[in-house]
Amino acid sequence: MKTASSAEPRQDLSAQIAEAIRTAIIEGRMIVDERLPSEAELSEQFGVSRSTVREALKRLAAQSLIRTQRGAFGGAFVNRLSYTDAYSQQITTSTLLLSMNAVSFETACEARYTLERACAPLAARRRTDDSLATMRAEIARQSQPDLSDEAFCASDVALHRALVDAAGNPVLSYQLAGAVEAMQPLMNMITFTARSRGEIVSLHAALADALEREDATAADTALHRLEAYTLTLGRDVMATRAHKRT
Amino acid sequence: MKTASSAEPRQDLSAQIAEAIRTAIIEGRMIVDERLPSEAELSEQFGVSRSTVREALKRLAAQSLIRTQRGAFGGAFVNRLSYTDAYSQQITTSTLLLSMNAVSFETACEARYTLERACAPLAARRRTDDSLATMRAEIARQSQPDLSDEAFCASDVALHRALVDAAGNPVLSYQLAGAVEAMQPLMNMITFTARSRGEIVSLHAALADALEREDATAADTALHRLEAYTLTLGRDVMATRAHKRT
DNA sequence: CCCTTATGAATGTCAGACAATTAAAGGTCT
DNA sequence: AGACCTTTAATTGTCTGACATTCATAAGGG
Repeated sequence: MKTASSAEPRQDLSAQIAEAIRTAIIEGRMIVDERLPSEAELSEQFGVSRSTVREALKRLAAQSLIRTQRGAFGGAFVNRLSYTDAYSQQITTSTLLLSMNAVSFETACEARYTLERACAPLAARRRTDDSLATMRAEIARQSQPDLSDEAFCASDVALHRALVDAAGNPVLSYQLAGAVEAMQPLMNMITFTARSRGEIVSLHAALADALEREDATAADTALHRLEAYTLTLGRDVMATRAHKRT
Repeated sequence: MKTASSAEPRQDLSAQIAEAIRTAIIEGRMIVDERLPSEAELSEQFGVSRSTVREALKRLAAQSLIRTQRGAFGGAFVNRLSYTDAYSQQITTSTLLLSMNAVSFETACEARYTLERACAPLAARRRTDDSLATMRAEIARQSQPDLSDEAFCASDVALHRALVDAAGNPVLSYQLAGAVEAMQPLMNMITFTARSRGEIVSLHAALADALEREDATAADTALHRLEAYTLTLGRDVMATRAHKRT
């Protein structure tokens, strides 16, 4: 048992203090917008120097748990974690996880499309004209032949996010933001030929059509096809690389 | 010139420096296990004091982007973001997001079960004896009448994580960790009667049976029923509360 | 050859100072 | 009285210098 109270002198003081405050926030002992004691007070309470307290506060700020304000009646306040903050953290973490752990293209692809297919039934039921318009606009952009590969991928990500958002569940959108966005660096490795772009765009169109008809089954099928096609494109790239390297 | 862009002097120096290093890591200009310059060198490079550099490094450490090591030939190293680290960050963020943004029980529940149903087909295909055994063990635990509500919920979470892990896709497991775990505080608000426990356990058993038979459709059905039942339980609690308050 | 000890480089912590910022209190003019 | 300016005090942001602690390697001794 490594319950905290006994002894773990392995961590830095600043990490311990950050942990203590973090726990207080998570357990609800400090509520949103509540002001923390000033750095001077905290340093007295914890019996450490102000620099150590400051390092602890920076750790919390990096996780968007607190925000600080200078000046009189300023200080550190418990931050309401917004969807926006959560999104960007989620995306950063997912991107790094994929790039640092040699996750295969197959695994990432499977995870992404599995999650997207989960959204499809909800999206088919709830899609608004607005979300459909977003998807159509991205499809139109993808049809422009002079689009760079990077821009094509970015548009692809935007379309898939529109699909996810069409499900009308913010928690779902947040959870999937990482899965969708983190794929972009992997997709960017692919050089899209005119032919493969055409194929993808037509599948995208099929997906949008399905949502417009509120046809969940057709949307599911389109996503399955898209996954299969993406997978072959990715495998081609990997094969070409492996060939070149040997 | 120190980060000469005239645009944003709004951020703290330590935040700017953290951002610069973070970008270098994300863009791959620094690779895993590479050693950063020492704090003294960094303070010279960026033209700031050592304390400011330290605060920047603590921010990065809070995101598990770097780790530090004391002693000779120690320093800060680019950290390989492990699944474990990513899990815990994901869970912390999701939990806070739910507790701070008045997400309705319905929304959270829908997101959770939608994602879990996405795993069901994969889990049915790939479930191992090991993952089945884990699920059975949790079901057995949940059948003990003297189990506290908290322990029952914890076991519930464990079972659902086993389902997710059974899909055999680590990226999927990571993405869903937040969705599943973040529900626990919400579930803990529910007081389970003997009758509702029995109902849940039998649905869990149906789910495990379906996976054992590799029957994706049956697993999907069991999850649908579980969602519906969880929803009614949650609504009862909310209704009782609303009634008491007025 | 193994064990012990020194060394130096690095992070961790502390103390004190000053700059910058900001809300609120107080004062002045109309 | 009300609008505008000034002062003030509290608080974070930054810098400097010092010392403590840790730890791989090198040096030395048996």
